[in-house]
Amino acid sequence: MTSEPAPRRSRAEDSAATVGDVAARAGVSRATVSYTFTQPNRVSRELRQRVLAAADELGYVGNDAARRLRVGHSLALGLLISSTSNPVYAEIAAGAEAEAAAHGRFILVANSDESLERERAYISFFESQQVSGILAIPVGDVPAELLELRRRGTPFVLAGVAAGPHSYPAISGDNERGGYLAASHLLAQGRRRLLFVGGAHPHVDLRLAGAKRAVAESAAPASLEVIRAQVQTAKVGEAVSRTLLERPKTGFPDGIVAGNDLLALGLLHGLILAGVRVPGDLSLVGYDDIEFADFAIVPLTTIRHPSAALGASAVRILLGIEEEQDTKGRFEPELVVRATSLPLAGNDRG
Amino acid sequence: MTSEPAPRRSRAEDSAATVGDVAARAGVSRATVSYTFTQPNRVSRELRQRVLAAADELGYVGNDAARRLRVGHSLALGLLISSTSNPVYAEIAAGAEAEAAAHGRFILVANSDESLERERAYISFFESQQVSGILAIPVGDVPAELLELRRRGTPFVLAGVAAGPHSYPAISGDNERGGYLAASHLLAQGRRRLLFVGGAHPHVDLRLAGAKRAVAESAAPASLEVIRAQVQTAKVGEAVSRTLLERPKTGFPDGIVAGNDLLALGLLHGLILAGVRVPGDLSLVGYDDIEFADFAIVPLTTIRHPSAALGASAVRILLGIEEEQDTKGRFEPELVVRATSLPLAGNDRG
DNA sequence: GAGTGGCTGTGAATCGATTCACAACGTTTC
DNA sequence: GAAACGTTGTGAATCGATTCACAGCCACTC
Repeated sequence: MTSEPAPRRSRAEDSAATVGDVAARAGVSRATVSYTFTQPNRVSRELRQRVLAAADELGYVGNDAARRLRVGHSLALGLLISSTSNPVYAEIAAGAEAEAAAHGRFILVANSDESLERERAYISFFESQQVSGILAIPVGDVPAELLELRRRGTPFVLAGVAAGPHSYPAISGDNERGGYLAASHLLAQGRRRLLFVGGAHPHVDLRLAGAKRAVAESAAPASLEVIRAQVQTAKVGEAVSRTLLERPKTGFPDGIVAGNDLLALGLLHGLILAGVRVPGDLSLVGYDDIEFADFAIVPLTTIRHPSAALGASAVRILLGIEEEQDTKGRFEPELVVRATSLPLAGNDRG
Repeated sequence: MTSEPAPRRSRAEDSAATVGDVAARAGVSRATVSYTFTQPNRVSRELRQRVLAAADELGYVGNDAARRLRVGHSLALGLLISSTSNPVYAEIAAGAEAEAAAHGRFILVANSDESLERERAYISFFESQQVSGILAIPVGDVPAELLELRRRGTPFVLAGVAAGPHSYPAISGDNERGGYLAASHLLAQGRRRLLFVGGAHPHVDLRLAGAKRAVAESAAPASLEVIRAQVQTAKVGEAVSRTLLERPKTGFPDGIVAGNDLLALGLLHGLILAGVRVPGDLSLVGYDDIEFADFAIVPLTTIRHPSAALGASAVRILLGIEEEQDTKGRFEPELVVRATSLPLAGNDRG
């Protein structure tokens, strides 16, 4: 592919119409066409209508590259996700996308698939695209590139909780409270030997902190063990269940709080297959209330939080329509009781 | 005052570096910098290294708007999805994204959420972004805007099957064969009163056609009823199960093929809750093998097809690396037998 | 030593939309 | 009726990367 002769570009019908084409058709200058779209009041009603009609006839779309080159930033927002296998992220993305669409904006989704290298590449990509803001769902630390970008004028908002002592613009539900709700629920059922299984993510740490508080405040004596999972997938959940099953009966927990529903589903599957009765022998609470929680082998008790609303809110903050502090107190977590935590029911579930 | 000496734009640290900055630092012309990135062989080794070093030091990223304005198209590919709630789409998207990333390309994801209006807006957006190609997962008909775009030089590929008599570049698994596998499996188990539940999507029609063929070829007499669902979600599946339950025993099917796993999961849930034994009273086969099929209230028998590979292949076709006909015969569907179709097992499953 | 051709570097034109600065015109006010 | 002001339209400069066309250089040939 060294030399393309390229004698095309007759501009007539084949390539997209430009301001010049519209201007010619409407019998005005290119400046007028531009003002018609960017500052309609700057143009008299008559010309405005002529321009709009001409644009419509030509199917004028406008070249965002040219626009961006001039004004310095795009209409798009970037969304940085670490994985698409977790439905929660899809839900946040859907919420963000709908909100963006309502404001004539668009979302560029980048899925880094847990790879730091790809994450960096995508931030670079967002910069080259001059997105007007970035919505990031952090895996852990906020990447340095994101801070650098912000220094250059591109803001970001985290959907979730950032690691470390710094405080970045972020919105999320109250994870500590969610963890507290989950553990309290188990304690109220009479469970005493609790286990928390979760990854090393900052928001999961908060859930753990909430669970710890519930145990500490408990009137009855209760214990809380912690098992760390590298990533919070169903596969890992099954693996954890296998290590649990190797234990003697005495060391077995009677209540589990999982860092998210995927993990919970994996745990549940592994335990049930091995003959553990849930909730007979053991109660289980997940986190997120993904759609499939209700369809699980035993429908999963979990903590619900409004992911889509959260994504929408993050977009509004990026667009400057909403202030971060206004979101405080919204997005309250809520306990959804299903079958994995019913206090001792017979085997005839179903 | 027409001439401003232009003391602005100190360019020092605050805004992104441009070719000009890199050129100045490396002591070469802007053209040389550009050639270094676009046609490395055009530049001598020494200068190339100086340029790369300078670019690195300045954190040069390149302004894709300027690039696009000149060359006429972007490095990005557009992906048009109708819904994110189905994990299959997420999987196709992930496969496409990984493949794109491997070629230094990026994917712009647009989720139309089943809205034709948003779908049109997004196609317009893709045009304004000058994507170099579009990967669409059709809801039904191929939108006219997509054809118009192709006429102007932006190709598209469908991941799935297009409606209507036209033949568009498309790649998909063999849906007819998948449907055949599903129905044959039920027939082989001795099921005779089959029911197909599915939406009015062209790929689902093929699955239905396969199921019909299996019934027609069956040695034993068997019937196949069809229930149409508007959309194939779990919620709709539950609704369908409710209408089924109103029937007298005699009209009840003993085997169901669902148009996809979401629908199957909803059906399963509704039936089980009402006391129908699966697979005791009725066998059920889904389609897609989403991750949650294995975690269902009764693990779901289903048809697996390689969604991620399909997405990747679509990207390769868009990039001109692969030919459409080369994909024929790959992506073969495969029956995955789980618990919803085991021939009469006791209730002690698990 | 003039001619040929390959390699490497550069100046300048270019892509399309935006916006500054100014002109042209109409209206208001004293 | 002149000055002052507001409104509306336009020419031209601008954003940053790419690429055409050409210049300079070197090696090689006859």
